Amino acid sequence: MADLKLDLFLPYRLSVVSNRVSAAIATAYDRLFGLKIPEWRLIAVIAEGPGITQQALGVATRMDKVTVSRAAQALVERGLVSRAPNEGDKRSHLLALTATGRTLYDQVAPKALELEAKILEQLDAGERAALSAMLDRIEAAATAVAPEGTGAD
Amino acid sequence: MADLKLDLFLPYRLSVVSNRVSAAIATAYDRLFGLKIPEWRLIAVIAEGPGITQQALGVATRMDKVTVSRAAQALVERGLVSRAPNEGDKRSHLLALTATGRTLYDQVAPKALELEAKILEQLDAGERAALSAMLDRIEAAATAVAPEGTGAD
DNA sequence: GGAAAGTGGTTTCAGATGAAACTAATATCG
DNA sequence: CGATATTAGTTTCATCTGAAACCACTTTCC
Repeated sequence: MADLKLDLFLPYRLSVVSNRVSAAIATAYDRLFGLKIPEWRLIAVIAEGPGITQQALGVATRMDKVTVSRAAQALVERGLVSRAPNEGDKRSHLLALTATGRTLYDQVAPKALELEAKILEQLDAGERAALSAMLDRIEAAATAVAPEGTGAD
Repeated sequence: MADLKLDLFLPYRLSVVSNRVSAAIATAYDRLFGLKIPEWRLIAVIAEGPGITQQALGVATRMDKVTVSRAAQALVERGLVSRAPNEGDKRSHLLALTATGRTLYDQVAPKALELEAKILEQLDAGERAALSAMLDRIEAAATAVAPEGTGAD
């Protein structure tokens, strides 16, 4: 009989920790701004470079196109994001933050960084760099082992 | 306007990586053994200490009691787990692996460790220890920031 | 040109998840 | 004892996700 303590099993630990972090953040965003994680992710990317298509947003956020579609609709309905016709390819639109959206972003971003800081303050600079590098390698290994798997939060 | 690159945002990175790993493992278990993650987690814990209640399983796996209930039912129906009456508290039962369940576990566990190894081989011993310690601290910080948040995979 | 294949997005459908309501059995306390 | 509060598990319901089907526009290639 093989030996396997769940508590020591990396994939399990990773999942538990990630879910805890996501839950904490999701709760905060929803309560403070009425935003779900996919929505807030779109806002973050659109803020960086306005005039972006949903397909590009999907790549940037690693979210499914269905998720992107729904989040984009919600943001447009709320008046946070606008869709401009994309001359040159009429299948898609170019998304950008409205003035309202920009205002919201200017509130959300600091809050996001603040939450992240509360977590990162547990680690010193060297650890942060090491963690980041390890996550990259782990992701690569996981992607190699099996196919895709976008994700929730 | 605040500065926030999604790619550098730790909660995002963590979520993406965790989801990739979970997806890889979930696919493998399902394909090889017809097990879902919650089911396999229960098996792993029951194998360690037979005669355990669902409530204890929930604590050990950090899964919701609903998730535990459904996974347990599936395992019992498949004949991998048995429920013995719990004298002393008739609300619960004591779960244990059946012979079939034990046999399956003896196949699954090595496979699980093998998958984990493929990921961990990216890291040396020191890094593994550091990662584990960091995950503990991150989890604690996240739990402190906000309430709960069990999780998927 | 125009048929066939491909791509951006939306809708539909099925599975997973957890909060809340509910049932059965215990524990607590007057 | 007997009423009340708790706890183990199950069921219900509302939500989230993504695979697959579908629509509209583009690109390819004859």
